Amino acid sequence: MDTVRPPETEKAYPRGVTAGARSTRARIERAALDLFVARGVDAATTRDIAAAAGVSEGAIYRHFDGKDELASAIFLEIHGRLASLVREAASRKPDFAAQARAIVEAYCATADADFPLFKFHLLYAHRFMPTPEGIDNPVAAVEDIIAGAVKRREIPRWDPALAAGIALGIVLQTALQISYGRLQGPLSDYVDNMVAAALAALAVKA
Amino acid sequence: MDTVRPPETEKAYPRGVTAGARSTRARIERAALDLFVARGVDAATTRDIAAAAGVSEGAIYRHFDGKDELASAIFLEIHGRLASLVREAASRKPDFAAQARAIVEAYCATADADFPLFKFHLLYAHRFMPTPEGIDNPVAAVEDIIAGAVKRREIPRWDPALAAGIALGIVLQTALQISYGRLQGPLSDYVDNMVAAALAALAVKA
DNA sequence: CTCAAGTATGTGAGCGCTCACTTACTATTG
DNA sequence: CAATAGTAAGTGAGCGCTCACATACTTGAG
Repeated sequence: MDTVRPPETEKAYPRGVTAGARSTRARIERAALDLFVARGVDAATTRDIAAAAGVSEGAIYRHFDGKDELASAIFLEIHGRLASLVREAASRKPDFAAQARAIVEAYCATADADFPLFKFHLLYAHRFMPTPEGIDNPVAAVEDIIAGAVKRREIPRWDPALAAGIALGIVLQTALQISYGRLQGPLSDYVDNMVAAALAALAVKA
Repeated sequence: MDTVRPPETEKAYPRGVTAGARSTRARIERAALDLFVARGVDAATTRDIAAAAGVSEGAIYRHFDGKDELASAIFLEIHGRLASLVREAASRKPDFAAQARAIVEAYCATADADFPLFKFHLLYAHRFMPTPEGIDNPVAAVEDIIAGAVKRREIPRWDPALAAGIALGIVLQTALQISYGRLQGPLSDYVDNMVAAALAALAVKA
């Protein structure tokens, strides 16, 4: 299980006409994700996950090498997806301001489309660091976009790692505020404010 | 064990002139903290913690109700300390710009003075949310400072929860960049840039 | 002072239990 | 038939935590 599988939200029609329609693997992933977010990765037991997915415990091991690999598979899928989303959004825009907006919009749309998944990525990222080689990284992607903008003289001479921290921090901490219930969702409601804040923050350099 | 104890870095001179000098409780807290950060809270066993602290496992239970309460005690101490640090730094300055600088400086100094402790707070905060009533909260403190600045018309009409997310995000994600090794520490090196970024970000509102 | 009683602190073998994971088996599909 | 997917019933390693006991320090009566 080395490759990162596609999301598998609704595999064509592999199951019989019967029942739940989503593949067992997808149901296990979803049940695990929900429990990981609700109780924490370690507190969510394989028994709980199997029960929530409506399968036996052994079925988990048909599809994943173990609980760690299950958690890792969920994490790496969204991790890689966010990274390519950043690069693709940026590649379609001519200047940094437009890139920033496109990236934030895409990020927020992804977060809102599956907030538990995004929250899992947000809260447990450190558990899966460093990520295996060959898996792209959203932070590295943002650093690359910023390095490009610096090179084109669109923004001052930031250290890309510092500027990426500032820009990402604006979006991610806002997402955290939502997940803690201090701010009302969806995250997309704050796109304009976050983009303006990030552009203003990166326009000046001490 | 309901009250939050002071840091107890170096209790007067309660132990004999001999040996380690720091109290057993402090040694347990430090060993636990280091293991929590290195391996994760759940992966750090009480046996490991006792061994690292140079005491028996039973000693942990003389000082804490259990592993959860030990982790919680460590978290709540730094959590409350950061909150009062924010309020105190702000209370000594006349305007928002000066408050922002004082807060960021104090936050960074605290982080650099004990980075493992700060990292623990950063990475595991969600595990201890919501915090018990009566414990102050650094996010709430920042929200209060921002609400004051809005009221005094020093910055535009931000939602304090949104503005606090943006301002804190700038600092905390930079700290994360350091803890992931993408940026070199100490955090205090970036005070000027972070303050400038935060002030610029909050000066405009979409 | 001495010494017994009391208290606070530390020890470590081991207990009960939960957990991730395994195994032996069955059902379904092409 | 073989291959795949799923089930039910384990299994043993290791976990947090306890408890009978040891030790060090404090107190205060004689």
